[in-house]
Amino acid sequence: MASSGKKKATIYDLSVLSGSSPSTVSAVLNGTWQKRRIKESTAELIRNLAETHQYTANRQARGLRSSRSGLIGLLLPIHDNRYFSSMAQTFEAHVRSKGQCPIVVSASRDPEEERKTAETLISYSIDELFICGATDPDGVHEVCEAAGLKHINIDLPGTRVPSVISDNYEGGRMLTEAIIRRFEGDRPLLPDELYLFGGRNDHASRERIRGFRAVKNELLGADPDECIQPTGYAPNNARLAFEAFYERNGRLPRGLFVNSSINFEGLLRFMAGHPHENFADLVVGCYDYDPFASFLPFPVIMIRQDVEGMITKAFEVIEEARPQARIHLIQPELVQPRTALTGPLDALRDIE
Amino acid sequence: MASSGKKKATIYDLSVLSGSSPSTVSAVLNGTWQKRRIKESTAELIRNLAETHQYTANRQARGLRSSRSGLIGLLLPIHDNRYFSSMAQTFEAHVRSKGQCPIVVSASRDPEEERKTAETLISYSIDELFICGATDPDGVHEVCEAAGLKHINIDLPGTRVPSVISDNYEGGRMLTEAIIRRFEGDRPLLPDELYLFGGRNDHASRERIRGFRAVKNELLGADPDECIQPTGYAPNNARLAFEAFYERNGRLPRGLFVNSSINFEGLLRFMAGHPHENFADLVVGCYDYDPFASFLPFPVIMIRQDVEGMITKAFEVIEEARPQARIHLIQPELVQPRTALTGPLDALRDIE
DNA sequence: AGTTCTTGCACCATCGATTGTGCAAACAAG
DNA sequence: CTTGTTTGCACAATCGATGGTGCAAGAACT
Repeated sequence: MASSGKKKATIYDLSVLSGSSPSTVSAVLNGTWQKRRIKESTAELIRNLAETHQYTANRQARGLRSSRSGLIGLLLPIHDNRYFSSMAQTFEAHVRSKGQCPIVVSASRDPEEERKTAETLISYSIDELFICGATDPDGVHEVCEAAGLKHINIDLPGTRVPSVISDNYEGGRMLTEAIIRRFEGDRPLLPDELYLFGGRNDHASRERIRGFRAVKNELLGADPDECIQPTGYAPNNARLAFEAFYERNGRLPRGLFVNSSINFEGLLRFMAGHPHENFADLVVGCYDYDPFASFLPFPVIMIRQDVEGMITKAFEVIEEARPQARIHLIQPELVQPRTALTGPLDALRDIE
Repeated sequence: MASSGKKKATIYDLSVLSGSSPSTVSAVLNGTWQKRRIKESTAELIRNLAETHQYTANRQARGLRSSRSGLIGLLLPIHDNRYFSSMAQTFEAHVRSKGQCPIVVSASRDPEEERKTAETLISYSIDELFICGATDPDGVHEVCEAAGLKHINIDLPGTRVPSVISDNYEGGRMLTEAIIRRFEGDRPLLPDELYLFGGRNDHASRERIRGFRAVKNELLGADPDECIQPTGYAPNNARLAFEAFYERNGRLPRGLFVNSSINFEGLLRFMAGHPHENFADLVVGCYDYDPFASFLPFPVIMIRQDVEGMITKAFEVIEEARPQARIHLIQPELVQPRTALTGPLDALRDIE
């Protein structure tokens, strides 16, 4: 408790202590000293002083001067979800490995909030912005463009800058087919026994629905419109949709394509409200992977999106000199029921 | 991406455009203009100019001058977990409502990384730091103290500043008791049939273990040492521990107290490796809540920590003039199997 | 010895906003 | 008409780091 009011040391403090000028101190400590022909012994002296006085550069000052901050932003819809939080986890690791500082912020899928959040990040002079799952990527683009900020879309595409997204059509196909196959041999699934719940009118949902319908047509020979129920993403809206279906039909569809793990939570809520149903004949396909969901009492087939692949690709593309505003598709992976996959956490060592 | 060359407007630009001095522009735009007796019409003019030129203040410059940044940091162990990501979600909402900018960073439970991350955040002149689940809170404290930065511990306590944590002893007791009661009427549980897996030598684990042992003694009359298996937090280490137990005993214990949802993932991995076991007689208590885990095929009793309560309390305490370095306990909640609770996401409106 | 390099650093403007201080002009009071 | 008082704003220093430029002292060379 020695140094309560102690201010952080600056290059000026070290300048006085070392007898050199502030610019010399600065050069030594930011690595440009050789270019400035500072003597090794001078550098050594200053480095030692910096060490003993626990000097760290004030990044606001540095950022102000150089108009770069060392911050790289990730704009998420929400944190509280395995898909997006693993996005955050993976993003962090990449940014750290570049020696920069990640800053992860969520904007609740609200276009207005997305733009305002981007504005805020820009006012901190972030160096790059990764726009993940934005409801209005092009709106955010405008803001970034006006500030001359490099940016890229992930998960949901925009039209003005490159986008790295899951191949949702292919994923939708894989998942739909896996659900249907699950009933083979058994009493085969009929077209009106396979429903899709959740999602809204965004690119990802549209593509998944397209895949869903295509496969239904190919394998079941029909694809009734009423089997598509885009309830939005809120768990409770999904719950209400299940509730309504149950009310009308006295049961759930045998095959369920659930658009996201968030919507899946709506299914859980529905189930909690019907404790005596055992949902024996149910097969769920969920477009998102969650290890616990994979072990539920009914077969749950899941799609794991390749978060690592998307982030890696996004970093590649954003570094390009003049990136095209095209869409890069990353293949997702089908996960059979009762599968426990490893994730970004497994890269961490566990300290005992 | 696009650096269209357009620079952001500064107070100097607006100063020229409005014919006022930069300081006047600054005062108008940061709200101190009345104190400076700026004419309403002047203010109006400048406000309009700011609007049409999309002015936003450069926060690095402001922060440099005022040595405050408007950033409030949250240091997490990891993102990729429902407990911590809901911490991030809740934290964000609180910070936003104070008109500041949240910055959430993870440090992988590594004491060295925790300190370095804190250093980095400090170099951006963050205004406050919430240290959540840190392996070495007092180490981070040193760093903050040296920089004169307000900070507080959450989830895992330190000794130098206030800490807001779950009542892990009580939670451990509740969970243990609930597991034991689950077997009542049935063939009652024996002391060596109830094991605790996961966690390590941190305050939370110790308290939970203390509660676990106390209740076992009270209700089962004994509390053998070998029933405590602190495997650390890594899922794979937990898996290995389950594997080893299974190897020795040909089955799992009937009652399992799993220290965290991360450790629970280790149990899933074990189960994935033993597809023919049905684990009929198993009751799991997990110290963490996850909606999907709650609906697994065997009874899963969970503890939900009161994240909202902890964050709220932490904000209260950190605002205090001279906060005592004491521990504030927040009561967690027992969640019966097959329960779908709402979370921070439900506060968001869903846009269609 | 005089000239030209090279070495090693100091000086100073600059990034954009904040804030204490000063000072004219307008106005009021005597 | 003189002396205060208030109004409305401009000036300039400052936060800490960066990087272009300049310049003295020593080395090298003729």
